This record gives sequence, structure tokens and C-alpha cells, in this order.
Amino acid sequence: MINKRGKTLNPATESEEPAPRRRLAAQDREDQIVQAAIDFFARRGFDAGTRDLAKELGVSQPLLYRYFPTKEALVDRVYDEVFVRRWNPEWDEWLADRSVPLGDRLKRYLRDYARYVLRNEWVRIFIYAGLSRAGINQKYLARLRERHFRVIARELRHAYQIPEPQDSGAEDEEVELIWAMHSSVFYIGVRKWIYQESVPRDLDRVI
Amino acid sequence: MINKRGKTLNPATESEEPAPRRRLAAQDREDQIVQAAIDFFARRGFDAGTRDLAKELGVSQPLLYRYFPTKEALVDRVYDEVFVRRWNPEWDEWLADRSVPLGDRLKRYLRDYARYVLRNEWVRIFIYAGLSRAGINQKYLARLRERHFRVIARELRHAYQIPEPQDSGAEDEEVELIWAMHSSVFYIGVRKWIYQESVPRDLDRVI
DNA sequence: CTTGCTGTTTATCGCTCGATAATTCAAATA
DNA sequence: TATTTGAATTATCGAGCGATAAACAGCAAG
Repeated sequence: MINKRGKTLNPATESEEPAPRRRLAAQDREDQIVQAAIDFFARRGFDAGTRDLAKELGVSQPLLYRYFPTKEALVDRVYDEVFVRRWNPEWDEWLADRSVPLGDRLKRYLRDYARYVLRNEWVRIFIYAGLSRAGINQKYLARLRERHFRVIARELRHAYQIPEPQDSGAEDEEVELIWAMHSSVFYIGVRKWIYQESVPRDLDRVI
Repeated sequence: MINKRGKTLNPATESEEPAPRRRLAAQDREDQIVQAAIDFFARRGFDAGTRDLAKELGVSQPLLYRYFPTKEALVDRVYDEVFVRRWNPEWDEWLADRSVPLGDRLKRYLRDYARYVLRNEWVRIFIYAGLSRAGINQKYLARLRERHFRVIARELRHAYQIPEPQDSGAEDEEVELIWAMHSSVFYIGVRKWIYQESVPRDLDRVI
């Protein structure tokens, strides 16, 4: 009746499989942990415990420490995965490509960027990061400002023959307007994934 | 040399006042705790410990449990204080008062509402609440939608003689536009208090 | 000054957290 | 099949958490 490995025990009292210990290649396991951690921390916040994360993965908690020296290292990896590795380098090129009408460029960019941003994990992790570690978001937003906002402002000026801004104050004001546009898109995500509100289905129309 | 109450000890070795136990009226102490808790949880999040909060107050940690049965009860009180008690009931009236031009009404409302929203504690507590307890925000946003957004849409229709929206879909679309406006304002607060970015000084001009 | 009320503190409980050490075992290798 | 490697487990530590109990002490009433 007693089977140490637990392959088939008494089905009346032991209906659940008692965790068949599986060995994965180190790289596969690491990737699996990172993906699960993204989903997990997005739902529960970075204060959630490593034991619960391990439970969702179906592994023991100390196993996490075989792949990441500390919890903080795992959190850093999650940031990197979500904000850096998923960034599409083509966005810059799309916006600057003057062989395409500016309106089409903006639409294409905004639609694709919205797809990237308006995802559960992205929005929630971005917000969690802002609350506990402002530095992460500042880096991301600086990149967004330099590579997208400034380019958009430049292309708009070029398309409508607007003169260069005189002082830096006027330039900031331009960027501010584009901020407002961006915030509208981002805030749709906030409403959906943070406040759990319903959201318009026809996203493209709104844009 | 030894003074039990510690009023004046050796100033060379005991430069700090060794916490002169002060007795407050129960109501005063409760108010003091709530105000400190708002600031504390806004900075540190609701997972922060009660010991640190007590330390900032200069009292012992168990004292908090004389005024609030659980930590959750204190958190609930913080929500109530920030979102319910600070709500200005005049906003509804301002928006609906047709003896004032609509443009002026909107400006007055938006300016005052922005002052209410664009504060460190408000924004951060609102976001924290959304991440851990979506219900709180849903209640707040439902109130915002019914009492402000719908009124603004109605007044805009009246001022520019726009017919009533035919179906509920069109009405939702109107509210969506006002959402975008609101999100622009709110997002300024997010950028400032969450991402620790700098923000335009001339707020009114932006509005 | 003495008494009684109650606001406040000290001491401590049980639990969960991140992290470490020792042990076990699945699977590639010989 | 026997050996070996390192992926995975169990057991456990010290620290910090929310919460409770008991003792202390400020202050008004007598």
C-alpha cells in the first residue's frame, strides 16, 4: 500500500498525484521561473512571498534560490524582461520614416505601442515599480521621451512647417501635449487592469 | 543622576529626550493616528508594518490596537478619510449651475478638482488601493462618472445644442472622451508622485 | 494625599518571511 | 547495470509581522 515514489497509491485516500519530481534543464527551469514570476508579481505585488510563487510553479521554495541569489535579483530580472526585452526597436524607425504619411506613421506606432502597453502584466508591474522603486520608471520614461516623444514633435513640426521651438520652455510644452496623448492611452490600461473597470471594445476607434 | 521620569538627566550622555509618556484625549489620539497613517501608507504602501508607523508617531505599536481592532480596520479608515470625507459636494452644483458660462464652470471645476486629486497621498493611496483592492476604486470611479462625467456631457450637449445620444453606445463614447480629459489631469499626478518626475509649473496653462 | 479610571507601555505569542545547509533522487554517462 | 552529476527536496534558522495580555502611570475626582 505504501509506495515511496507514490506512483499509484490507494486511489480512495490519495486521489492527487503527490508531485512527481521532474528534472528540467537549468535554462528551461530559469525561463519557466521568470515567466511565472512576471504573472505572479503582476497579480500579487512584489511584497508577495516566494513560497506562493513556488507553489504556483509546482516546485519547492528553496529551488528559486538555486537560480536567483536573492528575491530582489528575481524582481530585477522581471523588470528587465518586461520593460527592456519586450521593447520593439522598430518603433523608432517607423516614426522617422518620411516615405510614409505622418498620420499613418502615428497610427501604426500608437496601435502597436498600445498593444505592448495595454497588457495586464505590463501596466501592473509598471505601477508597482513606480510605487516602490521610482528609478525603474524614470529610466523607462526617459527612453520613451527621447526616442518617441521628441521624434513625434520633430516630425509634426516638419509636416506642418512649424518653426523650431525658441526656448526649452516651449519645447517642454510640446512634449507635454504628447504626454497627454500618451496618458490617455496608458490610462485606459490603468482603468482596465488596476481598477478592474470595463473598457471600450473598439480600441482603434478611440485612438 | 538617575531620574526615573527622565526630565533632566546628564546632558552629556543623555542628550535625547527619553520619550516623556504623554496622555492625549482618546479622540485626539485617534485623529493623530489617522493623519499619520495617511501619510505613512501613502509613502510605504499598505504592506508596511505597524511598528514603523508607531515609531513615526512616537508611540508604542500596541497602542494602535487600542484605537483600531485590526490593521485592516485602520486601512479602511484611511480610505474613508481620503476618498469620502475630502470629497467636495459643491462640485456637482458648480457643474450644473447654468447661470455661469459653461467654459467658466468647467475651468473652475477642473482647477479645484485637480487641487484635490494632485496630492501625494491621494494619488498614491488611490493607486495602492487599485492594486490590492479593486472594489474601493470602482466605487469611487462610479461616483465620479455619475456625478461629474454625465453632468459634463449633458451640459456640453445643452450648450452646443447637440441631440441626445441615440443608443447607449454613443453615450459611452461621450463619457470616454471625458475620461481622456480626466486621465490627462490624473496622469500628471501619477507622473509626479509615482514616477518622481518633474512636472510643469504652470498647471493652469496646461489645463 | 489617596483613589480610580483609562491611556500607554513592556513582554510575548504564533505565524510567515527570506535565506541556508544537508539530503535525496532523476537522468545522462560509461 | 553501475556510476556520477547536479537538479530538486526536506528541514530549519533568525528576523519581522500582526495581535494579545498584563503591568504601568498620568491625571481628574474625592
